Amino acid sequence: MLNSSNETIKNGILLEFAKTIELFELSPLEARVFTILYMEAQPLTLDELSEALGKSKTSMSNSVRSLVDLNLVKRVWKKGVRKDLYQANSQLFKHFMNSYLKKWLDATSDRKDALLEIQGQIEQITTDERNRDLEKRLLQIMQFHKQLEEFFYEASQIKKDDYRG
Amino acid sequence: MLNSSNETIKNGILLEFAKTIELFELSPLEARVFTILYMEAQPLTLDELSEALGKSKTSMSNSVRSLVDLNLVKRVWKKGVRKDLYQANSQLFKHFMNSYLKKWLDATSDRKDALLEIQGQIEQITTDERNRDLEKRLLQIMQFHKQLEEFFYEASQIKKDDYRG
DNA sequence: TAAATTGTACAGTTTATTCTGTACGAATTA
DNA sequence: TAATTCGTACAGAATAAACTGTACAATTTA
Repeated sequence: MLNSSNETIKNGILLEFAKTIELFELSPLEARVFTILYMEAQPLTLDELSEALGKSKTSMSNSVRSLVDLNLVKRVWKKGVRKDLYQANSQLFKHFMNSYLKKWLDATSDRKDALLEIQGQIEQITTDERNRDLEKRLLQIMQFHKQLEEFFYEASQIKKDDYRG
Repeated sequence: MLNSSNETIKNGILLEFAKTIELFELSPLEARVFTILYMEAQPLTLDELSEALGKSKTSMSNSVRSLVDLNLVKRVWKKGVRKDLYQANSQLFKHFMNSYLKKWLDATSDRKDALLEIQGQIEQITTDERNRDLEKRLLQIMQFHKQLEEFFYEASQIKKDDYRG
């Protein structure tokens, strides 16, 4: 049974690979859409994705849009084809890591700003009314954020080495 | 207004810090429980947490258990106190990073094993029946997993440097 | 031993998320 | 211009997750 073996294997790969994709905080459906797009050599239309996954076209439209926003999938044109075609970006590690590290760096940066703002508020309280324990905790939390930011910055250096090598 | 300023500030810190904690794939409630435990100098009981967050004791029991499993919170004993007391681990960066990196390394390792298993199945198909494109894709996916594993392994080396320094 | 208190399992409810079908503006074709 | 066909906004249905109250085994107190 030539086809059935290959189909079973293909499904197995799809299943396992999608689990990894989900780790990047994609929904199960987004993960499956990406996986299908990656496994198929050809770019696919929304209708083909809908058919392949047995989900509505609306769902496909939403999932694909998310993936495009994350720069994991791109829209491609093919002359003579009216429908939009979508294709997975082929450099997996590069694109997933970019998306992942950006999310962390943005988030930690936002938090740091918010905490700095709060620190400013504390400084406007007269000295004798301040809660020293609270200030101490705040400093520790800010230190944590600094470590996080440094960590992900250094991690982004690793990433560059990895996919250039 | 001494207390109101300090309370406002405390709530602000709680709110912002909890957002960071959520990035480590903790639920909003787990994040708030951890944040409360970290901000309070004293270890707290389930009832005190329940009171502080306005949630049921069952919720607290579940959240705290998750946090203990992740090694982010520990149970402490205090003589004369019958109830269980919980305390946040104080080395934020160390414990969150350990927990987080372990999750990634475990997950990628599991996926790698599963893909190796599939690769074995492919090799049992007679040569002329094999789907070459599929095999190629599988190799690329396995390469991706290898890169992920290396990335998080190297990241765990960064982490050690960071919190030792 | 009896009474009280603790933490949690469980089932049911509430809340949030995911998903679908219809409808419609924009673009293409006839 | 009229008729199709495309992608998506929107509202409601289906599904999943979070949360609660009751009940109970285990432990402590009296």
